[in-house]
Amino acid sequence: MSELQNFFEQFLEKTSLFQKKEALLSQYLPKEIIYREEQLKEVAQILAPSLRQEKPSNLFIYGKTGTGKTLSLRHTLRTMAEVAKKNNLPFRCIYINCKLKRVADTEYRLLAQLIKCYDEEVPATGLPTDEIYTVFYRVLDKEKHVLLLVLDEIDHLTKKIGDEILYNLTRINTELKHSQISLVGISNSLFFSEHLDPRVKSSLSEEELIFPPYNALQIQEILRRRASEAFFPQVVLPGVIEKCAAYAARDHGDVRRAIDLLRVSGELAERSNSLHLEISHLDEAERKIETDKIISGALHQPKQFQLVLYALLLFYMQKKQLFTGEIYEVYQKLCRQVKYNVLTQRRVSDILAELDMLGLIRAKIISKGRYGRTREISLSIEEPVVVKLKELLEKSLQIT
DNA sequence: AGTCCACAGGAAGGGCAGGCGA
DNA sequence: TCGCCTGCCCTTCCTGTGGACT
Repeated sequence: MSELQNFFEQFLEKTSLFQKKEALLSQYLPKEIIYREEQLKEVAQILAPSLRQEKPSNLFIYGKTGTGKTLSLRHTLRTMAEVAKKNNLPFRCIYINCKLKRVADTEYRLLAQLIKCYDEEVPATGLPTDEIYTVFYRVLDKEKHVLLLVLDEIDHLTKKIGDEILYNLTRINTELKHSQISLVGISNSLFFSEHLDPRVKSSLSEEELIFPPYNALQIQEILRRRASEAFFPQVVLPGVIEKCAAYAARDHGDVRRAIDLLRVSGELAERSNSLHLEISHLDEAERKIETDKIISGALHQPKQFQLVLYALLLFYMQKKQLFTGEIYEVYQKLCRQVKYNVLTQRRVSDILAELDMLGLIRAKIISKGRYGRTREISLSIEEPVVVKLKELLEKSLQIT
């Protein structure tokens, strides 16, 4: 038997710690949603008219990541769809996550995606935008109904392409003869609507709802329920749930992360042939998640981003606080050395801003008085990860 | 009080790839 | 095939600016 065969045979013989791993995946929709009763009720009240073919108010939902916004909304929509089906009512809702790259991150793509939900094909690129709108109107108006359009992570959308699309979408009802459309925006940022065009702001936030973070006890209970679904009984040792909740509470009550953490811990425990999920697995998972996030985040960037980041890492070995100009110089040398195009400082400045957004670096705009205004940049990566990342970037950029 | 640095970041537009209909 | 449209990446040109220095 080959070594690999052996491995798989052994793998099959091992007992799994998980009885239902899906319960720890982010797209899992539990039967019951706890600690959000009030919000669920409000959402239901606001959206209910759509079942009677009346247009509900546009709704805006705020709340930090992992506070149950998406879950609550998906739960509500699912229930509404069930009721609609039972009573044979025309009910449409489209859920779009604006953060998904190459799906809904431009005006064109978003509309194309919407049209696709109505089973019509539209080229991925090539048509003028106003034509896309015309197609969208036509498709919407084909049969009388109310569309609930949920735009999750809407702040990403407007950050990237501005609020014109939202303006158009809120005004769309005057263009339609039969159908109507209601928007539900979900944002992680509480200050999102402040940057919006006032007209958009007022029509989008006809109703507003805030999802507060869960507290540590609530997180514990949520985790306990998920864990009892996901793992076999007695697998999770006492103290693990509590510590996991504590990690999450420290990160502003983000339950999604806590659930991820639990899943990764379980995987690590299983891999190390342990019969239980111990606190040590949790700590290991915490480190692993952080490292993986940073490294895959960096390696999925275009080469030029990697070059800038690598230049930063090089410099960082000697100095902890860097300025744009300094990094640009190192970057130029690096480009010439490995024979890449040298981008302008203007572009590199944008790249640095984007790396900041990705959380790989921290950039603060400061003034050095006589010596100008610049970004003060530091890495937000831990030392051991820096070394690993540097190696991987060298491989990716073929730096010797 | 005024100057002036070293950038930030807005605006416009070029060039490219992917895709359309004619 | 061509002309035209899009998004994307990038350049060029530009205006704006906080605060140390004079």
